[in-house]
Amino acid sequence: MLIDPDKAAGKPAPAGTSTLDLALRAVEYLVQQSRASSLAQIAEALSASKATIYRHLVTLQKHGFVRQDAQTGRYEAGIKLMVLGEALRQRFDIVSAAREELMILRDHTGQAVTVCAAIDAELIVLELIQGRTLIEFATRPGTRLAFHASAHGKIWLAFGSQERTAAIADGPLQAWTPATIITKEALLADLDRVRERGWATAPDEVITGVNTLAAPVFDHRQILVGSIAIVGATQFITPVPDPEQIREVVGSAARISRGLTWQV
Amino acid sequence: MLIDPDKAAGKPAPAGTSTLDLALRAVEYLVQQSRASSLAQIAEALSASKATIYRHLVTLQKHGFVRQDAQTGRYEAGIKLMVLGEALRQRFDIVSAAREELMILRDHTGQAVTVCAAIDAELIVLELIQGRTLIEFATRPGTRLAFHASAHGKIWLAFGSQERTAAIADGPLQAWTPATIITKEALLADLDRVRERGWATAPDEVITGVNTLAAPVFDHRQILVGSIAIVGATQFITPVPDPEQIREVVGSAARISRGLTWQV
DNA sequence: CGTTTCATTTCATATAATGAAACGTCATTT
DNA sequence: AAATGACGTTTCATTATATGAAATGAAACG
Repeated sequence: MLIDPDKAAGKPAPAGTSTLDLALRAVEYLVQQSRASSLAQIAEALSASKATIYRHLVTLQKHGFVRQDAQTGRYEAGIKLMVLGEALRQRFDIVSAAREELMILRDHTGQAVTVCAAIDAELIVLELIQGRTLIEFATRPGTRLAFHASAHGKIWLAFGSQERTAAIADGPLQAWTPATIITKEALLADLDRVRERGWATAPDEVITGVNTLAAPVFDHRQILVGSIAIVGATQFITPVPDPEQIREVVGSAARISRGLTWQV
Repeated sequence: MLIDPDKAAGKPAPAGTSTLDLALRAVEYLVQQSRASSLAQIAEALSASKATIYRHLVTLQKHGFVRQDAQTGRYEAGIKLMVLGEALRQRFDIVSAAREELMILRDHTGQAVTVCAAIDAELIVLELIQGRTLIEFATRPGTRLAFHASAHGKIWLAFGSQERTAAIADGPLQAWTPATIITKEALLADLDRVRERGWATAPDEVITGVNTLAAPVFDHRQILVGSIAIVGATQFITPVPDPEQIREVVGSAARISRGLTWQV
């Protein structure tokens, strides 16, 4: 009997399905492309045969994950992904529970307001209430943020699960700007300050000239379920923010937390 | 030899891959659920064996389309769908080309502004600039609209492909409110008015008390590529809108069209 | 401490995915 | 107008690989 080359090389057995794996890679490939791709192109990129990819695309198209241009016959990502993404976003309790309060926060501060939640190892923007400025600094729903280089992230590291904080602090910390915190010591020291104060900032740490002021939202069990923040030019949200701004953000977060206590 | 029941029934051969089909149905099932589902639940809903679904979930999870709750072991939709949805949205030229102009439109009218595009048989919201009101009527990016019962939709029926218009007009027209247009004759007559005027409204047709005023955006070939609209309470956008509002919306659409002429 | 409930793994079987090559269609070229 | 090339689509024999029943292991429950 021959020795399985995969097992011999120490690789664990696949355990999943390779057919599905290939199809999912096709979807991801199409989303990355900025224009529609030809069948041959996709097949070559994934090193699979045209026939195989073709059949997968037919099924993906049937479900709306992929669409084919009627004119050129080329393939591109389907809008089902957008629809499913929005459906998923709506499932987060905090989104509906917080909207009214966030509108008020936007009106009081004039700045854009964002809501984030961490799922496993990802920190994702769930909601954006646009500010009054013409230029938009804030990140849109569906965007992923870095834990160590965003005010939202620091809230989750300071008040979220310790395992996550330990994992992030130990891992490599990428520098987005010269101001990004990249050493474990500096990060942990900053988190201590965040815990003390109850709010976090990240001046110039993700984009130079932009600052964010974030505060935690807890549920009835005092478990962190979301973070809210105002986002704007450093000119409006200074590195040491106006006490009034801090009062507004922390106050809104506390009121949303209280709102989450009711609906269990 | 037995006769294949599918072929005997006149059904065309599958042509696609049934494995992938099952996996995609699993994703859609999980998105629909409001809570995390157990493996057995999913398997039963899709009438497949637990083992099969399990392997698919493993692969889907590897790609982030699905996530497993560490505590309960149950499965739910993964945030990859949100991330892919946002990536897809950004691909539409009109989104980046129009933002600044839309901000100005919002400031001039005080109402929420939305952008839509039709892809095949679907009309989808691409962008939302929130108005100044606390209560939000406008639809979010990723939402699908009805062609016959929305101002955006009427723009696409009036200025888009004739095939689509014919197909929609012939099909059944669902009534969302008592004011929704549900007869072919009334719809076609309304579209004539839209073509004449260059703008469309849909007072009380999708939600009672809400009105939308939409205008078309064309590219350098005079092909419809998007529609923009202001959305608000009927109190602010009356069934026969203020001439000033019409001027603003139609003017913004024209300027965005001109902007799309440059970048070819 | 037994019982239930669940996710996960095993394994033999045959279903269903696979790739090479042929086909049909359209657009461009000579 | 015929020839070429590019591309999506279909065919078909082969076997890789997805499949389901049942076993396993691990929690949660009473």
